[in-house]
Amino acid sequence: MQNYLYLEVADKLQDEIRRKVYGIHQKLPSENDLADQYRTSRLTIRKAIDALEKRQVVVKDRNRGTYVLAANKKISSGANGLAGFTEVAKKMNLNPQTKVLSLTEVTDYPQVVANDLRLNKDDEIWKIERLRYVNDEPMTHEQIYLKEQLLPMLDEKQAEGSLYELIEQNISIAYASQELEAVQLDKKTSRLLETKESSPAFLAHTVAYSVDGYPILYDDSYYRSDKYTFHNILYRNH
Amino acid sequence: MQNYLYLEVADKLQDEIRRKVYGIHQKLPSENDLADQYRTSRLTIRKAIDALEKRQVVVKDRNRGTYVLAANKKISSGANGLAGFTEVAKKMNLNPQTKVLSLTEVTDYPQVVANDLRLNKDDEIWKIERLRYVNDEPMTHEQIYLKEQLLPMLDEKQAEGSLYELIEQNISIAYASQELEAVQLDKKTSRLLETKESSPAFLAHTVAYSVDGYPILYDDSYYRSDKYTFHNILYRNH
DNA sequence: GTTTATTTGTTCGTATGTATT
DNA sequence: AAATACATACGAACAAATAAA
Repeated sequence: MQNYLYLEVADKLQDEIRRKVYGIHQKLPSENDLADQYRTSRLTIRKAIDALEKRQVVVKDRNRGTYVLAANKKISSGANGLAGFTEVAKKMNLNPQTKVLSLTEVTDYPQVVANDLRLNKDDEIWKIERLRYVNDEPMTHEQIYLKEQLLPMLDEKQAEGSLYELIEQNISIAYASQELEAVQLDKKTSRLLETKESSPAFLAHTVAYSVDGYPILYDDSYYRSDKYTFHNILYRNH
Repeated sequence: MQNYLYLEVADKLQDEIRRKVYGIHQKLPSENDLADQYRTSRLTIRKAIDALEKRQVVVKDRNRGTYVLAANKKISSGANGLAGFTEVAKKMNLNPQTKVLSLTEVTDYPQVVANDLRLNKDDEIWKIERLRYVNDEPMTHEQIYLKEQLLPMLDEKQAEGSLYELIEQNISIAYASQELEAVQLDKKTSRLLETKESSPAFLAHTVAYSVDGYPILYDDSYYRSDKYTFHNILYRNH
């Protein structure tokens, strides 16, 4: 990560947007004007604006101009991409904590897990059960499955921290595929999350992959619906 | 929409990926090699690969190469972006239907709606209540609020079709901000969706905007959780 | 362990295309 | 009809990081 010109320009533009130099209902200056202003090439301006588009700060309207996004920017999941629970919580200025409920080595696991992690018979895997707290309130219950060979020495102390960071000392995680369900909490989980029985929750099935397509981690997480929402920006066409 | 070179290359590459010419665990040819193969410039190849990245077909690994995405590509919401219910259903080869439960002109509406649509006192707006069916099963209950001036002549017949298409005859929709909750269905809604009372569901709050940031439409939709899931691909860093 | 080659990333310049106002 | 503004496309060069010799 460095001092690339287009990122510098993108950051400056984003700051000007934050400071309301450019408002919502009015166009940004044209690419040529911005190129003159910042004394750089038009291509660099385009790359900067592309970056802001990815960050969901602006939208482009072909042949017309670039506008600031109107949507209210709450910090919640989705927009943050594949970020650990800890990272998201810190961005929100909250105090995240983790309790490891169990850490066991198993050979019996649900068929879905075997499929998604492409396990062979008798593959030994870690099964990790954790509770995640924010400001001392339980927020998420995680059930994680992980090939043992990826973290042979895992202990409970380590399992309290960021598993992603631990794993990435050996192999880097490129992306994850996530499927979201709405469910009612069962007796056990609602007790753990300190909610009424059968209160509504999200169930997120997540499988994380390395860049060359090998599955690394399987995660079933329950999120308390009263504490957590998923936010998304959807685009028309293009 | 035309015959742009980079899109042509992107389509060809995507087809080769579909035909397993390039597998998951192996890199695509380098940008220079592809430029030679397709007799074009390297920048055009880069634009093509960028397009495939947006379509969530490949991932890039800096200074190493480009890989095919491993995640199982189900057709469900999220990846499809801001597409109407009808469009998504058709992609899945399903038979979508719509029943308009009510279409009324109101001046009393929830405060959230007034806020999000930036309504002035006494603004008249349409309140539209619809049920969406797939293969004769109820799937979604929609509660839509819409400034009357945007569609002064709206009648029940029209309200059965795609509201987005209707609206876009006057003003084009650029994006929408969506917030997802997990809830239990109340008595009335569960009866309409033909589920047991208090069964789990998604509640999606959506506000659609024009490019220049004017709110156009407010939508509260309930999705049966047993018929619908949300799918997403999350990326690490960058 | 060091050097070299490979591969993606950035940045300039320039020209033309296309849709809108 | 002309000016504006975003989009495509080529060429060229260097930077940065990784992988291979």
